[in-house]
Amino acid sequence: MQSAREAFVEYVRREGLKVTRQRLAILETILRSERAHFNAEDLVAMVNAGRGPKASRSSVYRTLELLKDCGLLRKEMLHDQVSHYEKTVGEEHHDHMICNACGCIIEFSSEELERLQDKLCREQGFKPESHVLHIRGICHSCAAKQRKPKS
Amino acid sequence: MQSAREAFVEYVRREGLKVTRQRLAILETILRSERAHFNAEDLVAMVNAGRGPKASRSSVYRTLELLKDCGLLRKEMLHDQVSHYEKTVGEEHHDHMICNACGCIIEFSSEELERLQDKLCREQGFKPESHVLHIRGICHSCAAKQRKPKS
DNA sequence: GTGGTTGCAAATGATTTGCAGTCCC
DNA sequence: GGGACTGCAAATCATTTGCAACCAC
Repeated sequence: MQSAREAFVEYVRREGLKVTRQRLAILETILRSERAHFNAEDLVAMVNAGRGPKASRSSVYRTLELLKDCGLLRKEMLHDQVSHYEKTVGEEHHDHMICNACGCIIEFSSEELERLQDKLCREQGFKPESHVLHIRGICHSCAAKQRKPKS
Repeated sequence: MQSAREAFVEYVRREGLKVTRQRLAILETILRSERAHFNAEDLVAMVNAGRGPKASRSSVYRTLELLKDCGLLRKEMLHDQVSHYEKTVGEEHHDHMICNACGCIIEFSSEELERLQDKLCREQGFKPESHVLHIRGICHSCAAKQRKPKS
């Protein structure tokens, strides 16, 4: 089991690309952060807030693409126009419930759900590679808030 | 059971808005088309290809928003930067398998899947309002094509 | 009549790209 | 040393918006 950093370095070399300060700074920022979801703008801010080497917006975008290609990040479109990225390192697959009121994201996963999806794909002769399930609605605490004001 | 057109007219009036030529032309274009999925650009082209009243790009965007709000369309983000719209008229809910090779979209639905999702939401105290499931992979015919060339 | 609508053109916001100067291997 | 990379600024693309002329009610 190699570290995410090793995996990245190996991937970059294999592609005939180079391991640069900026690329490492961006990767380390992501790994060090406890955030599982972020967008490009967030990442630019995170990288440049740290004390390590900085990186420009362009490099962040270019590196996000690399990280996605080597499987360390997953790119997702939530419902706005901005791309969101999710760390895949050290976490097994999960899906999302997204609160329409507060925007919070609840992660969940279910073996049963995965099995059912595989079955449905087989029925269609479809070979699944990845999937995204977003359930939108109202989270527990927002539902509670909505009920209270009716005093 | 009222027609989609009636539903739209009623919705527009209820909101204190107006039923204009352009709005109707856009709606009719969507209803008349056999396409279940399209994006704004497609729709602009479709409207202006017909012989009815034309509509500008801005009006199309504005009307798409209305149609989504009144429930005749669903807005979805596939994996690019463009919003996709899907007719909900006369079709029950379904999910999508999207082929990474040819881009085709297979619609499917499953009672079992819906039930399972409801169960998972209950477990999280989450009140679901809508969901999107996109399974990406390789469709049957692309898988067949990939196998052949190894003669 | 008048307030919502339209179409245009300009603005916006996220992302991409061209290019000159830099840095890895 | 040379090709890949960086940062910047300019370009692109989808979408939104300001506004004057226009139309539905």
